[in-house]
Amino acid sequence: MSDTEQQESVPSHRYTAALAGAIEQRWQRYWEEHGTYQAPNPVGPLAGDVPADKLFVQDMFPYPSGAGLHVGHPLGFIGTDVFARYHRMNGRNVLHTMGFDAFGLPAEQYAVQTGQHPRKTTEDNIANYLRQIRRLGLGHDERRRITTSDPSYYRWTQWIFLKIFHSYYDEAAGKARPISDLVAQFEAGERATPDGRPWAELNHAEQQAVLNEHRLVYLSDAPVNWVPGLGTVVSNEEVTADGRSERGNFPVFRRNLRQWMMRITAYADRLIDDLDGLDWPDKVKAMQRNWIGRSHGARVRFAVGDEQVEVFTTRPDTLFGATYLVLAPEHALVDAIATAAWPSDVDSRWTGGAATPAEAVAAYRRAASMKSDLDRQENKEKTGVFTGAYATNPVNGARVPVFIADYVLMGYGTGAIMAVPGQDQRDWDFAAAFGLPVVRTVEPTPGFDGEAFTGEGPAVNSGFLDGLDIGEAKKAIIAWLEEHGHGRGTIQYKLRDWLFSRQRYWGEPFPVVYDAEGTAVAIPEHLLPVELPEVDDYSPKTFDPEDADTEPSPPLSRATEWVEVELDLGDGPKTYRRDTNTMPNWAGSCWYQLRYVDPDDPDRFCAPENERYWLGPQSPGDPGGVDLYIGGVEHAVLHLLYARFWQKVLFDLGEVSGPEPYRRLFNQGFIQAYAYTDSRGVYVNASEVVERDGGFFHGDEKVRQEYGKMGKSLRNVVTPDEMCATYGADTFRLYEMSMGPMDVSRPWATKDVIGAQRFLQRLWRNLVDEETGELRVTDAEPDETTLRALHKAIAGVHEDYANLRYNTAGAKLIELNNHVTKTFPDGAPRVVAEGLVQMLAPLCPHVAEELWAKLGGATSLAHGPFPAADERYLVEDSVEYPIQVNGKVRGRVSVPAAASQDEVKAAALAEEKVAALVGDSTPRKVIVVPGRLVNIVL
RNA sequence: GCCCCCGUAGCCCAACAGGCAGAGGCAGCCCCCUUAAAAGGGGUCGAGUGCCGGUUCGAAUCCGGUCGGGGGCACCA
Repeated sequence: MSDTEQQESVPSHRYTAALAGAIEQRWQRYWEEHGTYQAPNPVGPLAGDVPADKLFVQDMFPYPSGAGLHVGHPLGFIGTDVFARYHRMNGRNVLHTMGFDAFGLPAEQYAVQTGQHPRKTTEDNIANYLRQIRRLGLGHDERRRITTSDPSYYRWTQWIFLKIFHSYYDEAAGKARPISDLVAQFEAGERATPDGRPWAELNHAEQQAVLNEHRLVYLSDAPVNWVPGLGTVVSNEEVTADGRSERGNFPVFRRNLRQWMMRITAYADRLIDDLDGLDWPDKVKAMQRNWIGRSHGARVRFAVGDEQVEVFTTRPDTLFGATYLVLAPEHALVDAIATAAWPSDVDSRWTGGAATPAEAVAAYRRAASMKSDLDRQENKEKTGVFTGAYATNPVNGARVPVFIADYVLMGYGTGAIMAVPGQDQRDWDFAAAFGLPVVRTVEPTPGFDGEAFTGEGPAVNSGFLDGLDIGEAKKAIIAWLEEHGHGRGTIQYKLRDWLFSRQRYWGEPFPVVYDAEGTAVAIPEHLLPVELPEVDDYSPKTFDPEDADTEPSPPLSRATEWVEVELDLGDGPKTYRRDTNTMPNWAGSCWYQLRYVDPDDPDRFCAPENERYWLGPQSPGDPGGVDLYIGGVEHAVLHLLYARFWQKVLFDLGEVSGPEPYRRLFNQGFIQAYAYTDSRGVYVNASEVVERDGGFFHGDEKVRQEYGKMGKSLRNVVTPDEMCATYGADTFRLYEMSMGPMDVSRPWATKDVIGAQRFLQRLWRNLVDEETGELRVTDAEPDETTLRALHKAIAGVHEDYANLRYNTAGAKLIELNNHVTKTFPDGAPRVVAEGLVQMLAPLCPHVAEELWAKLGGATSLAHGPFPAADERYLVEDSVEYPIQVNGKVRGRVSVPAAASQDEVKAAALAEEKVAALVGDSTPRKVIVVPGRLVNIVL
């Protein structure tokens, strides 16, 4: 059979994939030519008439991957587009666009392999990405596309970096201020220098060193996460729970390296507290709270010989139960307090078999340093050694032994704990292994037969605390500690400062140079951007992933002509050395919503008028930010925390009008897919697998079904390109949106797409003659039932769109269309046809535009109209009540909607079947739920 | 180990605020169109809501327990 014959049998104006494709491309061209989705700004190059009612909808910044998109990627993009279109049709000024987070490892790695410049790779990938998303008919303002690797963009990333560099956190004011204010305080003597000398007596390098301790971005020599396998350092957020790099899954080692750090910890409280004002999923808020990890407690000093060991505890109320201390093996005081010899009666379990405490400590440290983080995690057996020293419990004078053990971490709190085995299971485990005493300081609940008791109860064995509950006891003991100078109440965070340098090529260069003394000097604003130099070799030096004893060697350090630079920074031309690190991938995405607002402003990252209009607080107490931000949950503590931090700094400095970047966040689900393996366990092409006889077959071979992410390695990728070619973009959009609620993950099923196609075909057929292409709507006045169906659909669809319930919106349209099919075989009444088309437009914009034009619409449907429901048709005149007898439906009765409860009751009891059941008995109870049902209890 | 979310027809999913378990789609079945077919048309079948118990006149919905799936954190004192 030839193609021609097949085509001949299909009516020439049927809504097929081919017709859909033609319509879609025509409208995409129209939109582009007419700038249909351009949203005007209050001021600047994009200025225009702006309605007060605006909406800023944003997708999470995509990285333009070389692999292109699969059907899972556009789920969120289509979701934002439908939302944007719905609101645009209802008269709001809608900002929706998409740019690219273009710096990053894949382009660089590809460059390393092929020698092709990452810029070229990135540009090619962006072109392909744009081709793919344009085919979907997303209503983006094309003028607002941005690319983070574009110097005109990263100029402002560098500018913001400098803003942060030139700021410090004023604890008293609770906000960032210019570092010049701090200098003024030092100069005026209002603030003492660390060593007490007057500010003017410090030389330049010394002054800068002091300021470095306050700057919101600063150079640090602290331990960082060094990944030899990647040749770069990474942030805490990029290290997985088992101590490996999120990217590449390489071992991560702690190394002291001089690196840029962002003082995000200064904002820990605000980052937690301000979550309350955000319309975000609770899950994401919980993850951020958890990551910041604020805990209230106390620091308590224990005397150990001539030294003082300070511990952090969240349970100061249990101080009377502290029966020993534990220091992290790396704790600075260990050597000072370790005694020369063991006490004569030392427990053999405490010595680790060593002859002296010093030897035991050295051996234990060696063993601990050889354990990877993974080992430490997998093996939770408590180990440790005694230091030979005893500490004095300040509250009761008790003499308690001091241990080192690796279950205490140097990086948290003070690196030392007071151990209370009675109330802490870890301490209990250690005490059990080492034969240490247990003193309960909280009365366990009756019947408690566990080990450590962590529940609520009155204090016992605790002197003046006895009888108090935990909260009261904490207050009392903290007051006592402060009064007697043994400690103080404090707040501890898990959050650490953000490591901000990477030893990579494809990222933003730091706008910083170093003078002859090695002091960092900011590049003046007018010299921005500091552009990436051309280099021969894009790769950082990578090493054996297991070799911790290696040094980073960034690619930029080899661009010697670029690194050495002569500049006049106010005191004559001098030679400086550039910083050879680049910023992490997150930098560009920390502020991109601001650039979407004003993509071309050459003088500023964003004009204040435009920022205030699109992102400013809308009412007192509103934090401001993007009105709807859709993306995956994987950025919960990375991008979303960093972006909030930058926003707050900019807010404090008066650069933006609100303290939060994203007012409302929504996590879309993921589309996953089935994959199939043959008997050898090798993946076979999923598209070639058929289901039959209760099994799955690839050809004749039976294969096993698996479920997972879509990807090349599982051979189960389905692309939007194939879907658009086979069904058209509108069908694909409709299918993705009707698979389920936006936030639910679900399996892809190509075979189901046909349902969406059939619906559009039927709707088309109701309006257009498939043979002639002529409109076949009628001017007949629709009957009452039809008007009710129409207005019920309108009311429901409004709510569904506004609440991102596109699956039910689609179902309501299908329902209405099915009604039209059944009731009007000769063509749809115009008023219903128009309503259907308008309501369909957010989901399927191309076919809606086409039908709207056929219906006589002179302009694009993008800006409306959208139908409004007429209340008259929403209220029923009569209601059918199901009548339950003892909870089971036994009959039905129709009564006027206005009927009183008594009338409904009477009608129900009079119903034939019900009356038969009730008989002569008197019902014990009759419940009438207005508009719902009647229940008769016998 | 701790915390969070989810279990409804063969499959994907609906069900306002406790009130008739079904809106929609896929698959299945029947019929129509067709020489034949379907990415055509019309119709139809199908679960008592993972399981146990409680509250209630009434529970998919609320409460307790349990099983299964997914996710986050994890020696953070």
